[in-house]
Amino acid sequence: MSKVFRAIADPTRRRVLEILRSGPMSAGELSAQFEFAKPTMSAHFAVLKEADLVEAHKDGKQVIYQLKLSVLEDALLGFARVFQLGQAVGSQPSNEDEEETRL
Amino acid sequence: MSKVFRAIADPTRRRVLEILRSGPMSAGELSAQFEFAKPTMSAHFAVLKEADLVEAHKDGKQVIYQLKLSVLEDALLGFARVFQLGQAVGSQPSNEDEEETRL
DNA sequence: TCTATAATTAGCTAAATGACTAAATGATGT
DNA sequence: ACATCATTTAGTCATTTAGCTAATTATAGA
Repeated sequence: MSKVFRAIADPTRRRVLEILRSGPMSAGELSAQFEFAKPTMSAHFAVLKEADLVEAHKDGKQVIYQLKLSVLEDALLGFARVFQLGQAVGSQPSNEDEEETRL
Repeated sequence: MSKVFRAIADPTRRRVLEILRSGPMSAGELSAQFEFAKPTMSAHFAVLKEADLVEAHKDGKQVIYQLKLSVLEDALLGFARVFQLGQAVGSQPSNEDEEETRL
C-alpha cells in the first residue's frame, strides 16, 4: 500500500499511468512523451512495476508496459473505505471496524 | 495532489490520519500512540498540515489536530475519476475528457 | 558475424526524507 | 519572576530519491 501511494506521489509516474490508460505501450514510446533521459524513465517504470501498478512483457527488443488497473483500484478504494469516503464505500464488502484494517 | 499522496505514502502518517478519524486530538496524545520521539512526530504532523490533510489550532499550551476529510476525499476521488475507478466515478460531476484533467 | 536498436544497469551528484538529541518557544500556574 | 509543561525548531546523520552520462545486455537484421 505504501508502495502504491509512493509511486503515484510523483507527477511523472502519474502521467505514465494516465498514458497507459489508453492501452499498453513500449518503454521507448512512453519515454518519448517526456523530456527526461531514457534511463530516468526506466527507473520510473521500475518503481511502478515494484508497486505492481504495471506489468511488463518483452516483445522482440521492446518492453511493453501495461496498466494494472485492479491494483490501483484496490489501493484507492481500500484506503477510501477506511475513511468512509465517497459513495464507493458501500460498493465493496467492508470489514468495518471489525478488527482495525491494516494500513 | 502530489503532496497528498506523498503524505499518505508513509504508514505512520496514515495511522495518524486514521486516529484522527475519531475526532480531534492534541499533538501530545497523538504522539503517545507511537514509539517515535516527539519531534519526529511533530515533523509528520507538519507534512500532513502542508498537504492540507489536517488543521491545527492552539488550545492553551496544546496544539489540537483535526482531520480534513474533504481534502482527502477530493484527492482520492479526483484521482479515481481520471482512471474511471469504482462506482464513485459517476457520483461526482466529472470533466470527462473535456480538457485533460490536471494530474 | 557484425551492426544497429531498445532497454536496463552502473555509477555519480544534489536534494529530500525520516529518525535522533538538545535547545528554543509559548502558555499556565505559583 | 520563575518553574513547568507542550510543542516546535535547529542541527546532525544515514538513507532514499530523482536526475544525469556511460556502459552493458539482448534482440533483430544485413
